[in-house]
Parts: sequence; structure tokens; C-alpha cells
Amino acid sequence: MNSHELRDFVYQQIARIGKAVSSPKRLELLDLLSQGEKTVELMALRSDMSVKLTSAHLKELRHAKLVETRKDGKYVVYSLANEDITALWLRLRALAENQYKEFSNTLNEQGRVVDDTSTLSFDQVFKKAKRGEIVLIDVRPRDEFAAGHFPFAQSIPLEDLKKRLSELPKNKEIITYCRGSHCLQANEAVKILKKRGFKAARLKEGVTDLYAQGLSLEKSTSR
Amino acid sequence: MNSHELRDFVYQQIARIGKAVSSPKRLELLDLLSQGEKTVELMALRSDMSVKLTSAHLKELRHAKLVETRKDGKYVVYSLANEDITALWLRLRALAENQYKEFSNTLNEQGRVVDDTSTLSFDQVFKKAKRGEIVLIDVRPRDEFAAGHFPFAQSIPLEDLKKRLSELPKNKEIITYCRGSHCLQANEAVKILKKRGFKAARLKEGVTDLYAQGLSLEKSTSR
DNA sequence: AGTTCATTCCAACAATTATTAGAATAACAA
DNA sequence: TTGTTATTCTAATAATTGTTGGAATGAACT
Repeated sequence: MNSHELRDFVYQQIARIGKAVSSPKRLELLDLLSQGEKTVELMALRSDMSVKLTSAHLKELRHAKLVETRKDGKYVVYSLANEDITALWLRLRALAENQYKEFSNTLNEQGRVVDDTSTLSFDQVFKKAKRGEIVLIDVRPRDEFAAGHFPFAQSIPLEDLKKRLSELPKNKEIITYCRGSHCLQANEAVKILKKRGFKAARLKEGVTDLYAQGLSLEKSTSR
Repeated sequence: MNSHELRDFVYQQIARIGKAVSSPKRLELLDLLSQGEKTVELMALRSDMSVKLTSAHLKELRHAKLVETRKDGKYVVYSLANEDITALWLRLRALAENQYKEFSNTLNEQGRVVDDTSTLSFDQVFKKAKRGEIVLIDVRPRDEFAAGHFPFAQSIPLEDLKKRLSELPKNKEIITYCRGSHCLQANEAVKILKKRGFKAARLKEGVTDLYAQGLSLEKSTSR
């Protein structure tokens, strides 16, 4: 390689990362994987893609070495290659939020409920949840809750929420959370809860943000 | 927007960043801009692209809000939108170095001379340069040196090196540096120097890396 | 061995992006 | 004004990527 080719090679290698994160669908897959390892089938379901298309995008991500696979019986289980990938995903998200006003505005308009809660630190929220002053609910799918969740949180996946309203108290504040500040499931939950007369708000941050702060999460198989 | 469209919107916005950094040429432009603001013309020259193509890629970067422009007479001067963009560029580069062995191997093979120097901290190198124990030379183009350079360094652009060998001592070690660990100009310089019997090595890091550590650089108009 | 099922490969087309050439704009200089 | 230079815009084509359907692979279970 002459110095010309070598220089091009350098930028090409770095662009491998860029290409991998240049597609909305692939970012969605990374987001899903940041919440825990998953099979192709499950990711296809969650992201409303065909299995084939999901597989194609995952191939691209594997080529860029952002994800890894392992076999479990008939299934191929995908996961992020390492913590740096979570960090990359978070940085891209944060950068988009800073640079694009239309993005952060949309997130805010869409019911990211900013009130007292958003100014509390994670620790404070966990303490309140421990003391029973608030109810902290994790609205992500059950498998993601199992892979890692906030302390003192209970799992009520968004799709089950309407059925399980009777489990929730009317007199306490209900705090919801999901994957992160970009994730809108917690907003949906707040909308539903407020409509039925509950006191509800969402945590601005979610699981990914907590990973970013180097905190570890509780794992469990059920709850 | 329904929740489906909204979710897609979120990932699309983040993918704007990804798209911007998915092309080797655009990464090269970001790299150039990380060394100081530049006109379209100059960037086209440095990157061996046509002015038109350079302009087209810059348009893309502007659309993603990674770069900004200002007018200076007839010229349009481009610069990175903020420090976060430098940080992004560095993170992508570091990630590529970690994930792709063929990348880091190539960098090493191509004469990134790893010896005593690479284990010295920046501070130590600067002190040695100050005391005259080593000669620290910046092989980047003159304008980039002027925009910010290491303390106690002198500017000898790579293209002038052969003409200016008489300025350099044979008995002292000559340490070269350029943009960063991915930049190969310092390697070229070391090759040239060693061939002529000088004691030479390169700093593993370069200017971008120092920015990443939050250190500030000296600016000057000449030297 | 045969069956099942998840996943990948292959081929085709649609959609997007990269690149080049020529025209248009905008600032400066005379 | 006119001419000059830098830059961007428009249009066209080449190259790449996204997407879908059908066939093939390959591991696990019976």
C-alpha cells in the first residue's frame, strides 16, 4: 500500500462504524440489544421488520463488529459486542438531541412529562420507591426487565398496563421508565394513567442512561 | 404523528449523524476540520477531491449540523460545529482501532514507531523538548500548526522536510507528530529521517488526542 | 435417518447516494 | 460596469444499499 491507499484505508475502516449506524433500522436494533441479548425473531417482532430484513441488518452490524452472536439450541442470540457500543449509541443519541432542535422538541411535545421527578437523581427516586412513597414501574417488555432493571421497580409491560390498572394505587405518584430519554413507551404509559385519574410521570432517563453512568442494574427472572 | 411514526422519527434523527459519518471522504473532511477551520478549496487540495465533490460532501455534513460556515471575503470557511464533534470523531476512530485488528495492525506495521517515546506522557515530552534534550517537530501543514500546536514544537511540514534536513541535529532524538494516532504523516517523516541517519521516532498521539484530554494548545501565526 | 425450524444465501428490483459536468450565484477588483 | 474567482445548485449517470421472495443450509429434536 502506498501512502495514498493507506490514508484511504484508514478512513474506510472508521467509516465501517459509521455505515453501521447510518440506518434507522440498524439503530433500532442496537437500541433493542442495549436492553439485553435477543434472538432474530424477537427483534423482528419488536421492530416490525421481517425476519429476513432483520437478519440482513444484523449481518451488517456483525460485519462492523458491533454485535456478536452465540447459539442457544436452535436460536441464534445476538448481543452488543461490548460496553463501548452502548456508549456509542448513547453518544449518538445525545448528539442528535443537542444538534437537532426539531428532535428534542418533538420528544418534549410528545409528553415527556417534565416535573418534579425529572429533577430528582436516580438515587432519590430509588429511595422514594423503596420507602413506598412512589410506585416505580418498568414498562418495557418482560425479558428486558429480567435482563436488568432499576431497584425497587416492578414490571408492567406497556401492553399489559390497561389490564393491570387495579394493581396500582390512586393516591401515590406513579413513575414510569423505559429504555431511555428517546424511548416513548413510558410516555404512552403516562398518558394512559393520567386519563384514568392516576398521578403519573415518567423518569426522563431510562436504563441505557444508567448504564452510561456506570451504575449496575438488578437482574431477575421474574417479579 | 402516531406512536409508530414517532418511533421511526426518533431513529431517523439519530441516523442523520450516522449518515454523515458513513463516508470515508466525509470522515477525512472532519479530520481536516478538527485541525482548524478551512476553506473548501484547501480541503479539496488536502483530500485530493474535486472542489465540487468536496462541496457536496460538506453540504451533507452541514445538513447533519456537524459543521458550520462563515464567510470571509470570497471564501467560505468551514469549521466543526462544536467540541462534541471532535469528541465524536475521536470516539469513532478509537472504536475502529479497538474493534478492527486489521486496522490497528496496519497502523503499527506502517512504521508507527513504538519505542521509549510512546510510553512518555505528553508533559514529559514537552519538558524534554523545552530543555532541548529532544527536538519536537510538527509535520502538519503550516496553517494547521498555526491553528494550534504542541508547546516547544517547531513546524516543518512533511513536504518541506527533505529541504530542511540541515536544520536538524544528528545527535539528538527527533520526535515527530501530526494529527493523531491514525495520521501517517509523522510515520513518513520518521522513515525519511531514519534513512538519512537521524535518530527519530513519532509520538503515538497527535493534536486531536490532546484536545480529547482537554488540554489546550499554543497558537501562533508563524515560527 | 428424517423432520422441523431458525437463519442465511441468492437473485431481483426499488430506492438512495456518489460522482461528474455545466450553469448560476455572489463577492471582489478594476 | 465588466471580468475574475470561489462556491453552490441542477441535472445526469454510475455505484451502492435496502427490500422482498424463494431456495438452501444447518443445527436440534424425534
